[in-house]
Amino acid sequence: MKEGPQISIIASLIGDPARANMLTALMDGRALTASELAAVAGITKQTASTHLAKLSTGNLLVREVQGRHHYFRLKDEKIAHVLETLMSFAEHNTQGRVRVGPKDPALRKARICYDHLAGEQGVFLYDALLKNQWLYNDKDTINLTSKGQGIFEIFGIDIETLNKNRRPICRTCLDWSMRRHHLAGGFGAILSGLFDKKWIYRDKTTRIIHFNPRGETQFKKWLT
Amino acid sequence: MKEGPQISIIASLIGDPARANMLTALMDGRALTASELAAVAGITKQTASTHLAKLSTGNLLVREVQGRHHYFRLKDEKIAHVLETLMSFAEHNTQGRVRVGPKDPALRKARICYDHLAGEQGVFLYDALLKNQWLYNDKDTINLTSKGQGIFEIFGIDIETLNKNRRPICRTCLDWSMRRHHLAGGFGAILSGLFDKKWIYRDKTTRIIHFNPRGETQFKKWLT
DNA sequence: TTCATAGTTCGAGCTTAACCGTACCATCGC
DNA sequence: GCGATGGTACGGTTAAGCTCGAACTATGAA
Repeated sequence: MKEGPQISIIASLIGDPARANMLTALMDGRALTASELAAVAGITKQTASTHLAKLSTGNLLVREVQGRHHYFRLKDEKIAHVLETLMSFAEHNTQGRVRVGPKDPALRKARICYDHLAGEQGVFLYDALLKNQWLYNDKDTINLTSKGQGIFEIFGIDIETLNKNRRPICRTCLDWSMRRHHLAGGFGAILSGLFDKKWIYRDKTTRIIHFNPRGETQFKKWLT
Repeated sequence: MKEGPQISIIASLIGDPARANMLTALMDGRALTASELAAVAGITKQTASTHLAKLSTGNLLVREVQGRHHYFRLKDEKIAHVLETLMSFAEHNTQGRVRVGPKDPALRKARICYDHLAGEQGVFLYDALLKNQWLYNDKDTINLTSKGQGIFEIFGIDIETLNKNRRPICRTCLDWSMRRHHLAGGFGAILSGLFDKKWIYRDKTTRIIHFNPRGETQFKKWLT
């Protein structure tokens, strides 16, 4: 009776097509300017401005002002998780044939999800890290092993960032396309490492992550 | 660009306060009549009827006609999962003080979530079943051990129902209040067993599950 | 200073949809 | 058969909110 309206406020914020387009565009964790968001939503800047104000006061987005540019970003990974859940549901709920995942095979293979790797490769990464006992799964939080600590250091990933705020951050979330867990939270730092090593690169317009041929073999090699 | 509207359709269905109240009222997995749902939403039957039609065509609800009564139920546990995710987010997202779970301590202790036990007791159940090796966690699906099979039979739970459609059903979902996994899917049959044994009973108006004093001790005893 | 760009605010138009009153249909009990 | 109850269909009203044009502010460049 009282939590109904609670969720309806959030849902109605996502329920507008223009706002939904903006939010999905921000799903990759990047910050976009108001004009860019207006473009992806197909509306004028004035309209976009009011939408962005609503999303900000609704605590779905945060605004960061740099000079005359206003950058907007998803507030945290919690809202990203909500959006992924909705996407997953919408995907399976479409009338007609049922699909088990995103249409685009590339999206299913590897994509960015807020700040971490998702898709088949994300699940592979998660499994491999556990298998090699670099991480261990205590109940439902994930922690570094001493063995893993050494490996990550060699790999050039800052252990500090992994450990910094590892409390709410060592969370696993269900993968959209594979219905399996992949690595979320602070361990997204691994993603930066992959970029730095140029094993992967981002698609400019979508959430797809491409592996360089050499990068992929080295990625597999690293994890076996 | 194209999945934005996809999720906005779902979200706008949940985004109406009256509909959100209906959906949360159905979160316990029971089927309610149109009149009952009109009452919980605080609207007339006519208005409720149009809402329910929209929710049904949107594949969020299923309608079951029995005589002159129309019963409505959540379509599947996927939509229940979406609603739980939204509730969790709304709870943590409220302005002012942050709360880690439902306001009501009873709700946090034990509540019904679609067709299974959630809350502290749900997490306890999940942990205990794994610890006793009645279930085992293979990757992210949960299966019965031979040991567990015997125990459940003694306990009077139909193994068939547990096994029937165990594919998409052995799913774990994040608990709303505890941020831990509890048992979902087909193993909700365990819940029926608890009811049959009269260890637990339901609150009439809320999702709260109460333990009978004797039931609680026997529950603990069973799981140790 | 002057101009251009990025963004917000205000006001007005317009569409959508939630809501209820009335009327209508189906089922159950008598 | 009849009345009572549960539910839907339709029409009109009202309110909300999405949208954009125009005006205004702030930053940056010439």
